[in-house]
Amino acid sequence: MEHALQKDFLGQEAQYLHNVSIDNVIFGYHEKELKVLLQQPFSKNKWTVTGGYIKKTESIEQAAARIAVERTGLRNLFLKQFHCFGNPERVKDRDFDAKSLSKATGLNIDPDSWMFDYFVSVGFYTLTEFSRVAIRKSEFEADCRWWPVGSIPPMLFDHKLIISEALEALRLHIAHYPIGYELLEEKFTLPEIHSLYETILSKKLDHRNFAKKLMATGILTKLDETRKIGAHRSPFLYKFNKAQYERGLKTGVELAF
Amino acid sequence: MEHALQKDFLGQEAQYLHNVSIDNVIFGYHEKELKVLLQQPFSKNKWTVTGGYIKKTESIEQAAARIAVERTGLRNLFLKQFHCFGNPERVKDRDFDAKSLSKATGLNIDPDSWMFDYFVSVGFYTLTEFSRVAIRKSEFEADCRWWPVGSIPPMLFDHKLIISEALEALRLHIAHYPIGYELLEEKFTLPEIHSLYETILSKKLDHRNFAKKLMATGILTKLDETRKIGAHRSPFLYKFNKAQYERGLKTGVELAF
DNA sequence: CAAATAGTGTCTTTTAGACATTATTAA
DNA sequence: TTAATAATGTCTAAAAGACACTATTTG
Repeated sequence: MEHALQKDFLGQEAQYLHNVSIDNVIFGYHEKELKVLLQQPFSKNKWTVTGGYIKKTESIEQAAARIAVERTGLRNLFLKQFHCFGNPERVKDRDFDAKSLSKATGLNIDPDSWMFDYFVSVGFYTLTEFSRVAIRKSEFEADCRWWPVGSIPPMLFDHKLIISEALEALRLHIAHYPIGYELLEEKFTLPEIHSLYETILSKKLDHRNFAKKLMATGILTKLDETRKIGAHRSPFLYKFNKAQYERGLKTGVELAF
Repeated sequence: MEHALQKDFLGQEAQYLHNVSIDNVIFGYHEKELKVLLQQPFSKNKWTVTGGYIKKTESIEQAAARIAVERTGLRNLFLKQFHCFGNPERVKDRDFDAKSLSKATGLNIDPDSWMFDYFVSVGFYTLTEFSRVAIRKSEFEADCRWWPVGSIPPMLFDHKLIISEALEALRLHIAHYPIGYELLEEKFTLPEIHSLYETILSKKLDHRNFAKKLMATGILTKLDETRKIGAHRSPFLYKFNKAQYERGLKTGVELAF
């Protein structure tokens, strides 16, 4: 998050680590769409993923969680570290220089500012049901909103790469670990979780084989209730068997689709 | 590498990034044993993995490669980033304080030195055939040598955790990508590569099924030569089909054992 | 010719994948 | 009664895994 002129950082560099930052790719799922939360630095025409700096008193995981709370208001999000980005060129961008930043913010920004240093960024991704999120735009941003992963706007620095690596990591993760706890209601139907997997993997999955495999893992419990949908038949509701789910997160669950 | 008092760092902090370091777990394979290269900071009774700092002009991958060359003399090692470690407690250690460091090095080390800062460390691992390695001990180390992964000595900071996570990452990696190019001679026998896999995975593999699976990937080419071993039958030699091997590294090769 | 190791093939079980029909409900 | 969707089972092909014997070489 080498771009943001966050109020809580300016003038308070001392409490943060230097040369290291967090970039947190926040994925939101809603109605069969996978989106990513992006922010637009003040008066810029490029976008960035959400990010921030690490306080000297917190771990990188805590920093990532704090940043996610600051942006979305959601606590206890599933956070996964996926890659570390570090090379001197990554924060160089035609649309990021002292002159235009000074103009945009009204602050007098030194070309030798820490902001133009080379930052090693630890990439995390987060999953959430995006309708739960109350977006909190900081005053130093022009905008903050969800973008479909299939149509990402022009990105600052290497943030396009960060998103695509996050997505790749997520798709790899989904093949080895259970997913969905953060993305679905407490109770959900088989067609709902089926759509979730299809959306994230961006491919069609045979619904019969999908149900068979998923049920075989033991992470789902079928309930006696059905969902009353407007038309036609009411599908059964399921919920996650939390104990099995947690075990799956630890030991892995093979779900190659 | 938050511990080493390397000559090329002291007094030259300006050319390095702050608060970020590289820890490079160097695995060596030789005669059915997997070892890890550890160094012992000057007059300490604890060990560390090899590590170092990142120059402002280089990427983290370049830094990791440079550090590996400095330690082993080997260029073009296979380097894999596997995890990032960052929390304020990780570099606190009873055996690491200004007083004992000053005494050990003969330098006057300030308790407020950068050395005691919280460093976020990017973990890499490296593979090599350890008999090729010319260990280069720096003058600030008491010792530098290979340790079997099964019996690691007392480690400084969180380096025991770093090694075990590196090993876990390696074992995960081996199930999805070809391995061995850096660990075997150019020409090798089936029993040799079989032992390599058994050693890394730390379990017995049926040799018939192993050969079947490995040959099915197409990464091996059988040669017309045999190895003349002292007694009994001479096994055929194989080499890697580099093109297939490289493709396997990119696209993945399923080798679940 | 005996001992040690290399090399290979078959059978069984399990898993993955393709595929079609029936049941339910609301309009 | 029709249209829309949910639910379920079978068959086939492929892959994984268990397992045993023969061939070669050297002393």
